[in-house]
Amino acid sequence: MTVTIYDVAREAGVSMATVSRVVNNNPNVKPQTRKKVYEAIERLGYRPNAVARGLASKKTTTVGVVIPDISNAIFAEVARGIEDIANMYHYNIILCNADKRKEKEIRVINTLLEKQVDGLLFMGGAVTEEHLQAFSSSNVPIVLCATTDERGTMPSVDIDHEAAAFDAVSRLIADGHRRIGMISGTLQDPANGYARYQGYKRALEEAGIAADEQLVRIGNYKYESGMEAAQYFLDLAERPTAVFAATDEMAIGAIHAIQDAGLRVPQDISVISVDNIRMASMVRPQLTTVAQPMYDIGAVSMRLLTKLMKKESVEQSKVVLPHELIIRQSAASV
Amino acid sequence: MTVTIYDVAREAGVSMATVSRVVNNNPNVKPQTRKKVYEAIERLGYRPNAVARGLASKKTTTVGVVIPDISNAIFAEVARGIEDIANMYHYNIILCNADKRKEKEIRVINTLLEKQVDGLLFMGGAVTEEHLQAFSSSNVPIVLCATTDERGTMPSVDIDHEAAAFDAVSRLIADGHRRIGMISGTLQDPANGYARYQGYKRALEEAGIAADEQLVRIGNYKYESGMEAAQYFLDLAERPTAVFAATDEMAIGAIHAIQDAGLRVPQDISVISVDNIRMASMVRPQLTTVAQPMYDIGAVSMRLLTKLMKKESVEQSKVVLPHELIIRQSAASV
DNA sequence: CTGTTAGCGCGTTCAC
DNA sequence: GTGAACGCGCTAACAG
Repeated sequence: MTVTIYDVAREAGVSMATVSRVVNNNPNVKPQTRKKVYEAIERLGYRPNAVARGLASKKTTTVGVVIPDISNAIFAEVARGIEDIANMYHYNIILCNADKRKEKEIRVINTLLEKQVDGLLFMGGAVTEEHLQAFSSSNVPIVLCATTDERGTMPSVDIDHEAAAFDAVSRLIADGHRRIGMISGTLQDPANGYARYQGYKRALEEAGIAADEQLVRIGNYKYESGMEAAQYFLDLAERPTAVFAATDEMAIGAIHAIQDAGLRVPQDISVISVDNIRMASMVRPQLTTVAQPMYDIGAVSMRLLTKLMKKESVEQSKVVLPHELIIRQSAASV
Repeated sequence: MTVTIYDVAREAGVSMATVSRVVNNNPNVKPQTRKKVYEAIERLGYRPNAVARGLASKKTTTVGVVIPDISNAIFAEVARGIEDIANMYHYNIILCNADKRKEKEIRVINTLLEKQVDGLLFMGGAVTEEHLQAFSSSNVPIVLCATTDERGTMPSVDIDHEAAAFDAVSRLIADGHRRIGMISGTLQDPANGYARYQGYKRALEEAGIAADEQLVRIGNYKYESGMEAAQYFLDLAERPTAVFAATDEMAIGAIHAIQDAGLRVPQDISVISVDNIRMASMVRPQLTTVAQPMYDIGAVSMRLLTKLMKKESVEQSKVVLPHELIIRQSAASV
């Protein structure tokens, strides 16, 4: 049924080694015989078997990608960056959703390793000892993507979430706000949760504003939780004049809850956040936010991984990409 | 370096065949020796090599997914449905973006086939003869996902785009609108473009409304192109009282262009569309749209593919999932 | 420049 | 219930 390299060899009157050479673009083949082989391949409709090749060469030209949730706009954008660069270097990607759940993450890491991926891109929640153990059970290169490891021992690419949050809140403060609420993610989440919360606190602190635990609400990153948190702020005796949301989606929820309550953004309450998802410029008022370069995070981490896979030297194995405050319409001076 | 099934066999004092049996849950092995093997596996940290297994068994438990663009909210949602079901049946997916470009589609189909995927899910633009030829060059099952093939010869799952568009426009007509503009996708795109345009035309026709070529604009599915089209309608001597956009994203662009021009939606102009992306309920006014079950399209197509891969009989190889008009706030009676 | 020969790690008959 | 042996399709020395 299936035509193998052996069939081609017979058809072309050469050895299978020669066929292998032309298929792999090995220059050591006379143009004439190369032509014969190509013709035989064409005639027989030969298609190389990448699995057999992988077994023999110990390389699969595929990399594993564990991602929290591909239906989330942010990760989808990162994934696109990954795939574009992977494609450029002739790698394919096996994509696994793990929802930031540890057990699922460990499980997919192991099946990816069983599949003999040449490298692994890990996008997840916290990196625990169990993760490290799973990682070290093989010696394929691994890079953390949009994920931070407090130990600082693994290659990674991400933004500085603490600084991004700091910049957002500092902008609010520069605009005269003193009473600033925060809609945070769970503090168990190192990057989008904990780090951004720390940035908020530091900005207040450096401005000499006392922290008020009443002004921070924990959401789940969803639009609805942004609405709920805003509603809570609105019901406060002394409501904040500005709100910093850890993510755009919660910020947009907050804006709509504020508008639905008959108030205006930014005239009555300013809203600012971090992410810059596409939707940020598709709402009214358009969202002022700190942009993180999602596509680039994916692209750069995949590029770094290719270098690691080729055992090229890398100058910098922990890369922190720049973020940038995008001033639009949702925040104004008090 | 790497520990193989052979090492485990030696460690456990059995043959590699026995190890293979326990790893593959073959019942023909004494519980006692099974236990010995498990212990040896644990001690050595053995991890089965899926590539070798794939070569020997001719099954890789991975399926190929060609998708237009994973960073597009609609396809990302479909992809999540695919991956969830794949995961449930212990398949992994290799994800390839092809941007609905024929050459790229053909190319990734071939590399996926080289990788010996057990099945293929194709999400693309038009299915041409070349696609069919690439498909038939192997005998792995293939199902079209969110993609229609006019020939009706391949398994597929999708909604009825023509009917979805018809329903949306009919709603506008029932509300008393007679002058209805359409923001269409390119007519080269069979599903989101051509079929939805046909639905629009049929709805007008059945209502006895004469078609007016001035009222249809071709966009590129992006927010900005929705804005541009709406701007064009606004500048018309006799502007439409309602606009049907082929996709939500263009509809949202249209709404904002209308609002930016100082008009109100739906009081001055109604807007309706097809898709129901998450953003549809995150804009003000919330978008009235015909929902297509994106997650389910992915899930059902993957489920169908698993049946095909297991050579189970399928009652229905062309499935058309239901769509549903979601009435929110962007359309009202004239 | 080309052919021969070993494996790559595992599933799978067959015997026993 | 278990083992021996072959082969999956290809790459990679090593000769020549």
